[in-house]
Amino acid sequence: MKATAPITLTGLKKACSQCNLFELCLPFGINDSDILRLDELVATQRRIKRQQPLYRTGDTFEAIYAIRTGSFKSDVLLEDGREQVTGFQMTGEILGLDGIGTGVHTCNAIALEDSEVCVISYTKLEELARVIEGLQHQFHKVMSREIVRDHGVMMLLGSMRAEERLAAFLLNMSQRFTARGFSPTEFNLRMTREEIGSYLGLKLETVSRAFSHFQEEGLISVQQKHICILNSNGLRKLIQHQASVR
Amino acid sequence: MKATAPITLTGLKKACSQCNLFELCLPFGINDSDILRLDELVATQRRIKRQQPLYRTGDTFEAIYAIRTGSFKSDVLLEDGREQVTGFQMTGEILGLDGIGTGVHTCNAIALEDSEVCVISYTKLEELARVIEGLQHQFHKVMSREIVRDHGVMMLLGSMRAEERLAAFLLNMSQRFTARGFSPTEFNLRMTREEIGSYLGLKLETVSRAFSHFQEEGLISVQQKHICILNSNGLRKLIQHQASVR
DNA sequence: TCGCAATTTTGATATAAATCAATCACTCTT
DNA sequence: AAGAGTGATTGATTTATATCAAAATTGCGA
Repeated sequence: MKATAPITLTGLKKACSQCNLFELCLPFGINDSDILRLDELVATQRRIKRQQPLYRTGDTFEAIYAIRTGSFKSDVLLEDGREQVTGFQMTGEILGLDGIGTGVHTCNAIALEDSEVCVISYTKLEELARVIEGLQHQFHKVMSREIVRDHGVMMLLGSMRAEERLAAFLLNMSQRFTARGFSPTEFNLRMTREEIGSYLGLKLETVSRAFSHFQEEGLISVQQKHICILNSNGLRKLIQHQASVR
Repeated sequence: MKATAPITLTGLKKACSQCNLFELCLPFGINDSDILRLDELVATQRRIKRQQPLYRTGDTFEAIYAIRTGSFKSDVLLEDGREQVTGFQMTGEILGLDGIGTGVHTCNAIALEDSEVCVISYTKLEELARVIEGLQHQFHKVMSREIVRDHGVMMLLGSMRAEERLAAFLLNMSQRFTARGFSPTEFNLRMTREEIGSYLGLKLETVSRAFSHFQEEGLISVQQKHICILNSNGLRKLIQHQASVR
């Protein structure tokens, strides 16, 4: 089954100029006159159903994608079947940067729920970036932040223990929900315990136990995917003061 | 002690056009006429003594750096003193990309031996990239490859066991030495067991034991920092077929 | 050239997280 | 509304790696 339905968005030009996500997204920092020119860049959208791939490892790279609605995970698969989730992406975030280096995607991007993305032709993006300074700079920023984010994950995986990792994960989710105008303290996770575990380098049982323990400590309340953060400072302290193990 | 001696390279213009590293570096894929214009971009060099920082977390970002001689580690420090080495960099590789996103460096870059770097003003780079398509594209490739590399490290840290991680590390070092014209099978590591451990999310004792075990198995021979790879396929198999643990 | 400090190796033990296993709670389908 | 299937929780046990400790090796600096 070809998972990708390349639904062209007919009516909607003005992709960026009317998008309320632009301050989280690629157009950020670009002035009003230039932003109109982005609308030509983002001519198409695509809808991806839950569990379906936006792209897969090995797909030729042609475009990057901005998430308009929904969310995704990115993962890398090893030959022997092991999966490493390398990130979770939310609205306004950019997917596909991994493909620029080799011209081929090096990971899978899977929708965690029914989602819509803006398709940004990479060729056109490079052209426009040469003309619109702000776009060039913002694009570089997006890539650089991705690198910095990855370093944070390495820190997590290389130097933190299980509960610290989960605390960091929850605080990060909270912060990103906040940036999107949602509650900092109450949200629904879109991914399974197993996906969280893969991302954090833990088994799903360990993730589950850590959730339960946080609840016992009064730091959060959990009901399946629904999370309430009751004591975010408590979570922060957990990260800072825990004795080094690794 | 201010560790950075900003020695301006007076005589040497022609930084890129005469550099034998260019095929590993930023100028790769740029045609001869354009490459002369890069020489103005790389007007200065800096020498960094062993153990000294090229830049530190919090330093304002102004330039990226291409390693001309020597090697570096990048690391992130947590408040409580924990260190995560996020990468080791060799000649021709680019340092400093982490700073673009925020305008401030988010990690430390420390010389593992006496080294020299080419200083590439970021402002000038952006200007030139708008004019030289090849430079723009190559720069994007460099950033993208850094992201892909980071994903590989996440895979390593999140899904592999100790000996797999070290095997992957050795194969990666071998491959990079080869690309620089050195022996694929015999090389000197520039970093300590502790630094390798930090990078791989392991304690130095575990790294040392894994080295010893590889030697017992006849996969490599080790004398302190000097490594001979005796059976690289053996190392590769170790990564592929080891039972999943995490 | 010597001596000391740093690094590495090796051994014994402790422990965090994995594994194995069973039950429980949802959600989706018919 | 019932049942199946997926996902989550919880418990018992195992295991890989950390920790603690000591000895061996190296190489730097006086």
